[in-house]
Amino acid sequence: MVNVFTMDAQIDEILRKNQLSVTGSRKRILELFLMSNGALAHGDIEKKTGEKFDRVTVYRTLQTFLEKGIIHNIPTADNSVLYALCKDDCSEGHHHDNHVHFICSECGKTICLADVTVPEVKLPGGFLPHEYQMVVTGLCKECR
Amino acid sequence: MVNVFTMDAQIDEILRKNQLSVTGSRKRILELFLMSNGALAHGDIEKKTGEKFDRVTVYRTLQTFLEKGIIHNIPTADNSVLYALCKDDCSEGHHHDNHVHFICSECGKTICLADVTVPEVKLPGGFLPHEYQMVVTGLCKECR
DNA sequence: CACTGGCATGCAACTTTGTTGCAAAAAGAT
DNA sequence: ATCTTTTTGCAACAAAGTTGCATGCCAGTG
Repeated sequence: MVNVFTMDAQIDEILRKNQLSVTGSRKRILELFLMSNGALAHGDIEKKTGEKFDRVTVYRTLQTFLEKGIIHNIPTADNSVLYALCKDDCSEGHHHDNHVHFICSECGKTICLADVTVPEVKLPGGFLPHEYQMVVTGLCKECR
Repeated sequence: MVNVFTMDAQIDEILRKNQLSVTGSRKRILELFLMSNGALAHGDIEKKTGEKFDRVTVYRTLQTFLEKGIIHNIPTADNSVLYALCKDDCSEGHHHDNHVHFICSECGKTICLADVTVPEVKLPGGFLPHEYQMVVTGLCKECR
């Protein structure tokens, strides 16, 4: 499914397009997002890059990606910070990440339910909706 | 608007109904929620009770209220922790905070849309859902 | 109203999470 | 290859949240 060659090119392209120099940590973190194909908690990223990069670098890289609109953060009620890749057509500020995210409360993994689209609910008058986010917590296949 | 006598009685009733002993910190913190009639950050609570109660007590009290379903926490765009009173029908133990939250991307306010319930979506096989959260971002009445 | 068991609180120490300043290292341009 | 700018790692710090334990307060009983 994931082709290393194309992904590597893709990573370069994303960084260049956003006028960011192509560095090890940026490539690695971006790679994680592309591979996970979904939302990542900061903790996940730290764990998976833990030995290679400094904690601070991860913070700063994510911050940079946020500012450039490469990723966006997903608010959750339990206050865990989630980040997800923006789609290509997600130009600055305009994010369309309209599938449901599942967080396993056992193993902590976040899974993108790409097939489950977020239902659009009716809002009371006056509110102008821009983006719908839905996060489901529970047990995943492995942990149930 | 706020009647001290009825509020005091209300506070006692809420605590008793949830089998919690009526203590100073619990009364004070509950009072803050009733007065504010909205969401409070942990910081707000600490500031307003700061001299009277220990930091730890505030944490534990909020934790207790969460478990009992007296309050629920709500997601915010900047990932700060907000708490809000649950409606009366949010019964003990089996607490489902199943209304949609709206975050205004302009003013940053988080609003509980108490009338809008979170639709339960169908998940792929294997997932055992426990809680559904939905956050809508956009512009609120004042900012549109 | 005093007594008592159990729960809540305060304190201290600690962990975890996020931030800042600065020197060294790596990227990009020439 | 060399120079300039950006990025990284380190260290120190600040903020946020947790845990264990001794003391104090609450509710229930006689």
